[in-house]
Amino acid sequence: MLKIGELSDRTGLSAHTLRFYEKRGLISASDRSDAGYRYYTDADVRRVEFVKTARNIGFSLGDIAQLLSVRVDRQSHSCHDVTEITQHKLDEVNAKIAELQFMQQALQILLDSCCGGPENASHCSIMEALEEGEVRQAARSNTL
Amino acid sequence: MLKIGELSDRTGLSAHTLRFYEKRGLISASDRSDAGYRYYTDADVRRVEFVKTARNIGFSLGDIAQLLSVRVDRQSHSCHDVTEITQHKLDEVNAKIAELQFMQQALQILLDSCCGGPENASHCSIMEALEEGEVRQAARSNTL
DNA sequence: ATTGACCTTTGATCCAACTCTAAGGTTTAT
DNA sequence: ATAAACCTTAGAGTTGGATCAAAGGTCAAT
Repeated sequence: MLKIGELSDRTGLSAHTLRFYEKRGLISASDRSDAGYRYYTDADVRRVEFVKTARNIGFSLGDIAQLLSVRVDRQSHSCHDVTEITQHKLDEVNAKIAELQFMQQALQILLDSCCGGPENASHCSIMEALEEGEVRQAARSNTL
Repeated sequence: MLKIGELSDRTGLSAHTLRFYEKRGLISASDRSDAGYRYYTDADVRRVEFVKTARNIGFSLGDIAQLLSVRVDRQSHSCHDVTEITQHKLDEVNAKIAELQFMQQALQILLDSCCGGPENASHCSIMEALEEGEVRQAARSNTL
């Protein structure tokens, strides 16, 4: 049985973060000492690693909660359930990429248009473009 | 002279947002009535439009504050100053895109590996991949 | 028995960019 | 003169994912 600091060492997540994940319902300690110390089993370690892997891929903690509910009872869930979560995340990611690519293009156009030199900005084409509002519609929400 | 609601109508930014931008030092009213009502000129409208354009491109409010300080005295700033701000933003955007593309790849690989059908998830390859931690390192910080 | 490292909790803080609330004052048209 | 529509302020709340602080309890080794 591991204490939270040991679990932290083993997983690379801080004890703070582990407690935070517990509050969010993602993980929990299999046992507690009389004094309230959390004690974790190997199964808990695997669960934390699962969370880490999912998080690294970009799943939100909410998504991960869903994936974990599949994980604890795979029989009751279908592959379709799992692909749905995954597809939804992919859609989000694709939307965000598209937004950023618009921004990228707009910024690149601005940069290409300007000399970037030490001369004063009285006739800077970037400033002029911003002034004219002539910059291609780039991003919409900027929040994923 | 426009009141804040009229400026809001004209620019599409809410009165809340306009006041918020004022607090952030981005804009201000040219005049105030005795009762404290903000009154805006055409120059103010142009300034707000400048902010909107820059924001649409993806500049942060902090970036925009810098761009505005160039705007009010172009003589004292160089094209280099402006490209530096722009390049920095582009670097950020590119980094974020790279991160998201890793996520995109990982998610696509997961999706490709799974049937997505109505069968139960006992042998779901997405779940197995998450379990094994075998998913390609995808994203790092996830915060731009 | 005491030090030092560990653990507990609740609740605050951070980031960005809003968004809204409460409680009240002003303007304008009828 | 009164109602509707507008305006003011300070300050709180939102989202996501942590991260930290305060104040204290516990445990292992010396």
